[in-house]
Amino acid sequence: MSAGRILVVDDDPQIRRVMRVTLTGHGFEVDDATSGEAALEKVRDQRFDLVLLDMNMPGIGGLATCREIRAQSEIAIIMLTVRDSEMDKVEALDAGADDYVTKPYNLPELLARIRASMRRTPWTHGPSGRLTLGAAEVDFDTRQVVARGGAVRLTPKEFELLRYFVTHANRVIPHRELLQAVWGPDYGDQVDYLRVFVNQLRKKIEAKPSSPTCLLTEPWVGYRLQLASPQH
Amino acid sequence: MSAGRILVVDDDPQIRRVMRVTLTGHGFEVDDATSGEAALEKVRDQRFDLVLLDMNMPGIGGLATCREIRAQSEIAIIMLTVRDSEMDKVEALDAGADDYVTKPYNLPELLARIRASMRRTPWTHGPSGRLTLGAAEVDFDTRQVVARGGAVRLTPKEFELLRYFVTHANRVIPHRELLQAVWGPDYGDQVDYLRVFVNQLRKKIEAKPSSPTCLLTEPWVGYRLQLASPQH
DNA sequence: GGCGCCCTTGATGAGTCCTTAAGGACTTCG
DNA sequence: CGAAGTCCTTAAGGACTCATCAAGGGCGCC
Repeated sequence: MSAGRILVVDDDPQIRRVMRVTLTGHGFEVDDATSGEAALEKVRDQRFDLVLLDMNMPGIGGLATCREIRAQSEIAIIMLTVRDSEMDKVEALDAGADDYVTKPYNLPELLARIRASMRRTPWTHGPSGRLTLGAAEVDFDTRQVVARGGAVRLTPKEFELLRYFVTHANRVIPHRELLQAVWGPDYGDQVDYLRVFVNQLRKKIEAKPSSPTCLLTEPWVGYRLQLASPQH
Repeated sequence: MSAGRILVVDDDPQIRRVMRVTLTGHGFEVDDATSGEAALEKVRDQRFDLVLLDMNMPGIGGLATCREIRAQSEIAIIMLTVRDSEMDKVEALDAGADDYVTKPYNLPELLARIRASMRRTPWTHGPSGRLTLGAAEVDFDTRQVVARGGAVRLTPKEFELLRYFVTHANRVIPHRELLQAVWGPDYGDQVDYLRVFVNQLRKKIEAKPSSPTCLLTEPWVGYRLQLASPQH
């Protein structure tokens, strides 16, 4: 049980190495990427709790990477930079970053900011990639689901739908947004698809599918994934 | 429609005044408190999107106030301080603060950090679109309403009617105008529709639907939405 | 080709919302 | 005082949405 999965994005191998050693030493699982493009791919394929993103990189820069990640996911993002310009900070924060730390960073402060940012992304607490929702235990790394004692299989569409719910947890997601995210931009009006698949998901992850406590209907608007927030 | 409600907590009246003017000028609704105790009470009684909390205050200090607020609520908290000690930062963040800004602060950066923190508040997504009216809290993005402790659902027509009221607040809106705006140009004479729906809206958002304080009747003319303009 | 799995589509019933109507309280005016 | 109009409230029927089931159709695999 790690303190969380962190993706370190920096083109400097020295920094990647130091970060990996330091963060691993404090209980985090660490993966890294050497460019914005590689980071986008990793964020899309795997599950992380937080991204440490260098601002100044060749190729697609830190800012553009930040915007692109934020367009796909609500994961926590902390930007790192050598520069201490006010303009940079504002741009980074408005690009979707949750926090901004200037190098050379003070380690206790960086760790505290990592903890603070991870508090705000409740769906990723706990062991890596795993998440309990409803009566089910979902592993987003291996795509396996365990519920009611047995293993349950999710079809590709069911899994993509559930992934979108999880990455936008606790928020009302309109029908159209769900359809376009999972089926494609041309499927915005096929509300029937949603009904069928939400129904099947409920049968697989809810304790009582007929009175769901996790995958909730928001009448006339869409659906919402209710996550039991840890602590509090 | 404001960019969000902010509570400024500082014992220095000069700072409170500057903050109020500055933040109000950037579209926020601002209330203030002169001590940690007063802040706790306001947070308990009212609803805010964010707390700007001074670290160094007489009585119950900023840190303890932060912990206490966090124990009760998931509201965004940004701590302000004159000191730039690393220990302070770590303590503040671990006490539940979402961010930490040292005075003298840079205004664009502070505003950017406020925006970033507000993005993470659990109830809504983004600072726009929320509004308190009467006994209710309306979110025009997710179409959700919270009133009298519980979530209330608005039907499509109820929601469109309320939206028109809000976008033309504090003005007497004639029956005909409301009908044509919500139902269409052919419905200018169906005053009965209005009566039924205004009645239902009152039952959902007014503290005492039988003696409305927010959605007011203007006899012989139409209706008017009274917006509680905060202090002045 | 045959088989299995998954996606799409249609049908049905339950539940919710819009429209309409009607009764009662209140105000205005003859 | 009585009549007429406005306003509030409640209730009932038709229209729409949602949940559920089940039957084709597409696709890959043996």
